[in-house]
Amino acid sequence: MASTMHDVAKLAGVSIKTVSNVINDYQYLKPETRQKVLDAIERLGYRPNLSARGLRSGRTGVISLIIPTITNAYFAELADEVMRAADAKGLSVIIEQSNGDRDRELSLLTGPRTSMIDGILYSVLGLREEEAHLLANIDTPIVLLGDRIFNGPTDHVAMQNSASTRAATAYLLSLGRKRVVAFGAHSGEVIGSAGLRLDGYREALAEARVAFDPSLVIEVYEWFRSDGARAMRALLDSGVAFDGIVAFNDLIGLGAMRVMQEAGIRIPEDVAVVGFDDIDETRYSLPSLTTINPGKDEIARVAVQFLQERIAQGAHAIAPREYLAAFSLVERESTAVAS
Amino acid sequence: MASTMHDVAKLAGVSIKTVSNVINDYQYLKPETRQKVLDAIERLGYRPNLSARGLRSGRTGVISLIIPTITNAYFAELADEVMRAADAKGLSVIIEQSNGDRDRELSLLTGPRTSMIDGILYSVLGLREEEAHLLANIDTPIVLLGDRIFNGPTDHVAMQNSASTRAATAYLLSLGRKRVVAFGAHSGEVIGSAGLRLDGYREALAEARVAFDPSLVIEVYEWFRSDGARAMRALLDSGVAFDGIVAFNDLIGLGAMRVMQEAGIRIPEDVAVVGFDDIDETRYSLPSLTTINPGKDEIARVAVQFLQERIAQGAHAIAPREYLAAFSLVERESTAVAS
DNA sequence: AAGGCACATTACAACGTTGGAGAGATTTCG
DNA sequence: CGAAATCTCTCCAACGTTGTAATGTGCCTT
Repeated sequence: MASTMHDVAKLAGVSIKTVSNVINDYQYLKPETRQKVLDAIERLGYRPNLSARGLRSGRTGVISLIIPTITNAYFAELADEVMRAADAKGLSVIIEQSNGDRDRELSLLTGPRTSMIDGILYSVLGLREEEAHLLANIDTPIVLLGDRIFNGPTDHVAMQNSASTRAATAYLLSLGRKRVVAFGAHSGEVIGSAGLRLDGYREALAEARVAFDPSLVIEVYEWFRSDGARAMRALLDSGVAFDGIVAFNDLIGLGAMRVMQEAGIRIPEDVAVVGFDDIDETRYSLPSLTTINPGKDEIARVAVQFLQERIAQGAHAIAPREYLAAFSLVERESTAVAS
Repeated sequence: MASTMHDVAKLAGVSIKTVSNVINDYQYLKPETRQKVLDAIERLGYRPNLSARGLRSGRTGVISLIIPTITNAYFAELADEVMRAADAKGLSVIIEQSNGDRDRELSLLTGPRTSMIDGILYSVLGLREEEAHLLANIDTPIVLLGDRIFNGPTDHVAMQNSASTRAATAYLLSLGRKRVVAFGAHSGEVIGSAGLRLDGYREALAEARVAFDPSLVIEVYEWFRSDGARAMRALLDSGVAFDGIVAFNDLIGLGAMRVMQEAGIRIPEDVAVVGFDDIDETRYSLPSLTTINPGKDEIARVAVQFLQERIAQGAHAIAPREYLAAFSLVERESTAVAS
């Protein structure tokens, strides 16, 4: 069926190893020989068998990306950036959905499929920080993403959760908002996106000498639209007054906006809203949503780069690195100053 | 490093082939032997090397999914369904983004990476129907998705574009709407999502004996939110009157809604809107968007099933099949009858 | 008691590639 | 001008698995 190196070698009149050398850009090759081989490859439509290469060399050119779910726009956009960055380096990406389930995450990190994978970009959700040592025993190169595990046994690329949420909060305060809601907290969480973002919120308050009011911290456990909508309904029912919202992701912010608008609350006049993630949709919601751009593209680029270095040098050959991407506040209508 | 079958065989005191037999559920095995091997596997943490298996058996357990872009919610949700369906059958999925570029699609179908893939789910966008014969020469099993190529040389799983758009249009007419816009046409396109949906629109008009008005057919070439917004701005500027919209996908429908609302048009009172795709977001937009659920889950399930059969029996061993998934109209606020 | 059959396991080769080592050929340079 | 260095290519083995075929067992039949 498909032609092999043997066929190419025979047609070009060289040894099979020379064909291999041409393909792998070995430096000592007569241009003439190289051309003969190239012609034969072209003529036969030869394509290397990656399984064989993988078996022999131990490299498959495939990395996997473990994320909670691709249907969340943030992760879809992250996956997009990762695939672009990987493609630029000739790597393929297998996406694995974990649903944030700890056991599933672990089995994806160690399961049979890892044998056809050079490395893993692991967006941590289920695994706890105190379990991070489990990663030290895995001999597949791993780069961690997300906000659950810092200073683990391998590279970690993340966004600046505290600093950016602090900037978002400070921005609302600077607009004269007095009662800003932290929308999306997970009670008791210290680390993790929710915990870190809440830190940033509190820092901004402290800096502005605004008293912290626990009734303005709203729990939203899952971060989908419907969860934001539900939490906002409860908040409105509770009668707590507020004039600004820092939503810990765009989706719950959008869900909350929707409920507020149904209740006749004007945005931004009555309540100004800032989201987090800068997903595409925030540009087209009504009103468009001011949000934090956390630097997905940079995260993807750096993570793939780190992973590639780790693949080249060995899973544990490089001391763990921490990298925080640059963020920016994208101002849109949901916080527009009245004109 | 990682243990191999040899290690397992040695520990269990059997031949390497017996280990292989255990793993592949060979029928003639003493329960006792099987258990010994299983114990050894457990103890060594043995995991089969998929590259070696792929090389020897010709199967890797990986399929690829070619889609235009994962950042489009429809494709993200489709990919999600495909990964679930594949996972249930022990298959991994490599996602490849084509951006709808014909040449890139072709190179993904034939490139080197196909050697590590058992089959391809190909969501056609760039390739033209008259080029479908090109697929006949590819020896990787392929199942086609989408609305560009019908009756091609291999299986095709699609949604009922005409019938469902016809139902959506008929529904708006049944609500008493007189001037329904077909929003998202591609002029000159006969086949393809836009062409087929326009057919359905015209059929519904004919059936209801409503005259076709070309000024109500609006071109929207790309189908992202911003394109819908732009097209709606142009439509409003043109002064053409309308009281209903059948948007050819949800995103342009949402973009259009947003522009209408800015212009003070009430939905559904002034204009009723139906979308297409039933992406998650339509549940949470303001107003929530009535839409066509095209049966993504069924499409994914059937497509994976077809592909698996084709992998088992040979790329061209099965006569091409056409499968159309069931659709449904999901009624939400954007067409709610005033109460 | 010998042949037949189902069961249980094994030996060996092969999948297509690359790493390592080395054999010729050619060039460089003291 | 000869030895060393550089270049070009080839041979062989090995990666870890599975397909094929063969070799044993034991039990049932006649």
